[in-house]
Amino acid sequence: MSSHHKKSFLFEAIALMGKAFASPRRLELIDLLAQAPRTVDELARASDQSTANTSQHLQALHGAGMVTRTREGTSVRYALAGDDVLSLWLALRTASVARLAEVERAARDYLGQDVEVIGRDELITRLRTGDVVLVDVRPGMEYAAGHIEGARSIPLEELQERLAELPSDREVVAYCRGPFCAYAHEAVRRLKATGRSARRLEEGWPDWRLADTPTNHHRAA
Amino acid sequence: MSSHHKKSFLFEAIALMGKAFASPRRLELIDLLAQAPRTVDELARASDQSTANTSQHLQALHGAGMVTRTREGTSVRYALAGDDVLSLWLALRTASVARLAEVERAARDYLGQDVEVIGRDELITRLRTGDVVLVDVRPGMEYAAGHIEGARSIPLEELQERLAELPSDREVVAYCRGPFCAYAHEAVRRLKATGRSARRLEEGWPDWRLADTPTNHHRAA
DNA sequence: CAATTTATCAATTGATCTATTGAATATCAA
DNA sequence: TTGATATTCAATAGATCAATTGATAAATTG
Repeated sequence: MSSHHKKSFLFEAIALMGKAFASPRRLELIDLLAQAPRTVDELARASDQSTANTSQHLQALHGAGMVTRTREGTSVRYALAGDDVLSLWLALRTASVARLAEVERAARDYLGQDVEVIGRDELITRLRTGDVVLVDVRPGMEYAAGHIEGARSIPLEELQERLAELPSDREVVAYCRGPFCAYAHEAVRRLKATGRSARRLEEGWPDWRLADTPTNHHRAA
Repeated sequence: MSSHHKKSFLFEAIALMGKAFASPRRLELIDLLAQAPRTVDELARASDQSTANTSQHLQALHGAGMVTRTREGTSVRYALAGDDVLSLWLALRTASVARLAEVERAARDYLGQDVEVIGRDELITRLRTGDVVLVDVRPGMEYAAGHIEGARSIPLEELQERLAELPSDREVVAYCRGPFCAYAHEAVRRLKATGRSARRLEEGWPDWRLADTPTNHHRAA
């Protein structure tokens, strides 16, 4: 076989994984799995599509090596295959928002009016001085699967009734899934409406965790 | 419009870029552009496909914001849009080889028998002590577009006739486009056939350059 | 201006992908 | 074993995509 033919096979093989990113539905599933492993049913409900369709997309992702699958009794739990896959998804997210105006527009439209942000470095120093309260506003199950050290879990849904838990003399920092997740935006808006000082963390949990890993991301194991 | 509807738009927008990675031909073009900007004609010849087809794929990539386009007289030169795009491509390459057995197999098949490698850190120290000769075996035009500091250019095609330029008492390190590039493998094999000591650098030029940039890759500007 | 080179466009064909539907399968509990 | 739940399979129709061909357009050269 010719050398060029062999090279074609190589790119065809890589494209197997590339194809996985070609469908919005699959991207949404990846985004959910980046927070925590889930069953087909949970994913179907969270992404608002039929179970059959969800299952098919998950199988496509599995065929592309992007997710693992384990049976748990009557259900099947899917998870991202590794940090290299997570890193790839974050890279796509970053590049797309930087290069495609329609992504930026769609994000602004979905997230609503932007709120003040705080960066990673500032948060770390402010946490050390005990200056801020860090709140994870994702669903409790995602918090349970992993969260920023020192954060407390107050899912957005429970924020109103649990306001008393938050001291009113310290600034509140809310975070959620990532830059395209509306929970933290909404949380900050609600907190400010109660007269509190609040900002949202610029990055989400997966970003935070990866940044803690010192290896180069596109080379992560 | 419903919130979920807006979120769908967001993922659809991101998938615009995702789709760009769904075609082997486009991946090959991206891989070439990762080395140096090129004209449509150059890309068509290098990737062994018709000009019309190449042009169409390049337009798809341009529509996905992944490449820039500048007219130069009678020809049009395309280039990767930025380091975030490069980083994304490298992340896909890495994840696919780690997660898809067929990629690994295709790579082994294309590259032939593996040769001894040297890592980044060891090369840096050996370069400082003047212990090795670093050779860039890519086509001269790619070397001209950017190369590792201290490397000399000897395109693989000219290696045989220019053997005399390489001292036989020092180890030779060859590098090329990246882990899937056959030039360095072949160069090392030929050098060893002449009785020299030779290894190939584990990474290619784009990897090396990005690693020099201290920012997190999935966040690069 | 005519000829040449380079790139893009338009239209076609065949192939692949997506979502839907309804049926089939696996696991568990009664 | 039966029923209930969760997931996957199979078949289909509609949509999108890829490669080819031949024609067109833009910039340069003589």
